[in-house]
Amino acid sequence: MSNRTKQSRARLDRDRIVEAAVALVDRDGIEGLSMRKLGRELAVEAMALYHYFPSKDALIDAIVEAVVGEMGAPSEAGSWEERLRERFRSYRQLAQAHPHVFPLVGKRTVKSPEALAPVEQMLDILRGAGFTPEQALQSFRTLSSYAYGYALAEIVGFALEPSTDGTAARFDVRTVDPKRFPRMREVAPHVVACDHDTEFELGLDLILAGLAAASESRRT
Amino acid sequence: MSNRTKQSRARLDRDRIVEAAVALVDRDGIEGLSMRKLGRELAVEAMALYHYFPSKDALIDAIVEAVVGEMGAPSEAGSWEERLRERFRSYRQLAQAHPHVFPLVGKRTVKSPEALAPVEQMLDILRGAGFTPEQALQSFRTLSSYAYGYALAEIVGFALEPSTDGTAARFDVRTVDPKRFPRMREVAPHVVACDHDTEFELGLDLILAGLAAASESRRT
DNA sequence: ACACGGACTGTACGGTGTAAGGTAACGACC
DNA sequence: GGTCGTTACCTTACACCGTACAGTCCGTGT
Repeated sequence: MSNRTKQSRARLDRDRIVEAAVALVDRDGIEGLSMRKLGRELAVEAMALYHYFPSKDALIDAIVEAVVGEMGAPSEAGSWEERLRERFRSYRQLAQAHPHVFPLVGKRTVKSPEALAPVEQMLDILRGAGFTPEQALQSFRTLSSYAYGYALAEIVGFALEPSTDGTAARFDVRTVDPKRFPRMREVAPHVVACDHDTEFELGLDLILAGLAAASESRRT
Repeated sequence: MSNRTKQSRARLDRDRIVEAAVALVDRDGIEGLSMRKLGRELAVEAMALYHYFPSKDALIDAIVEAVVGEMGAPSEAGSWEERLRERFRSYRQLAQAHPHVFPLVGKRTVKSPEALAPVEQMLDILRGAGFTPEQALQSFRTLSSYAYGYALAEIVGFALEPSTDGTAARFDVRTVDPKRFPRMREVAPHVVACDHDTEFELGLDLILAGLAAASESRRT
């Protein structure tokens, strides 16, 4: 017994693989994920993984679903605006918790119903607020377009933002030619001094207010 | 003379490479772009390309910049709202013209000032509308988050949307369990019947109106 | 005790990006 | 016109990739 070689020799299973894969991607980025490397991490040959996933793509789908699954259950309290804000805050937190995974959330159309729970929740909140099904769907798409775009931009850096990684050779607004790009120069100080948390929330409120107004006027 | 081997033996140059690369990506997707394949397309060995680009990544940056460059000059006529709408319409058209390149537009922080011309233009329009530099920057980020998110979602398919590619095994709202996902079922008919052109514009107007109102109230 | 079946390994193939060095054609100069 | 240096391109090679296919080992049921 216990030739378990340390203990990393525990039997493989889907969840263990996905967990290790998420950790690996969080550390090395998606480019850094390879079947052999992941196998090494689990003390297993690369091909062993193919007993649990038909392809690397399927593994990546599972990674995305696992991360989306980290959005907890919605709170039932508060106005519909507050409840929606909470959902989208939670959504954006995924981006901060897993910046290398999050871009894939939008890129892979999720297929398992489980991962679509947040969609159902948001639609439900909107319907409860009095939106028609069509309005609810449209509002959902508007809100999530904004939220996804914002969260993604935050990850890779907004336009004009100095690159966060060490690579210096990047572009810097503060050194750009003021003759050719006066507006960019003008806003340069505000580029660095920016609280994305409150800015995100402001945009969300703006859209929510607009949607509420549109829904009101329609109902008259 | 004219052992030009058909004529494809014309001298290489950066623009010719980028043009071929964009065509290749448009056809085969980003995954389908490899140095060898691109070389074949240009009747040249893969390594020849490295005389014009230090790496494949640099090539991809050039691809993105070329595509962004397809946004024409802004029209000078109309209200600031109309002019902004025109800019973002043009932005979204990039996604439709180059669906496989567009996702990279947000993923690579563009470094060449040339590719940032649209940013300068949008900031200028906002400043001309009376926004402070800070408001202009914030409005720009809100608008472009939405526009990027929407255009991207359109490319990969919005949540719930039936997959456009032939692969049938995907998810379909219309067959989902109505007990577990009543809201999704409810909106299913509206998912397929959706004019993204007008929906995009509606969202844009909503945000523009909100920004204008916020700017007004601030100025009081 | 033995056979079976599932979990895992070994090997191999065709592809990838790109480092290093070779080669051939061209323009400039004496 | 001959020489030379530079540029443009090719050849080879390496390490790595996803994964098809076949083999091996081990726990379990009988």
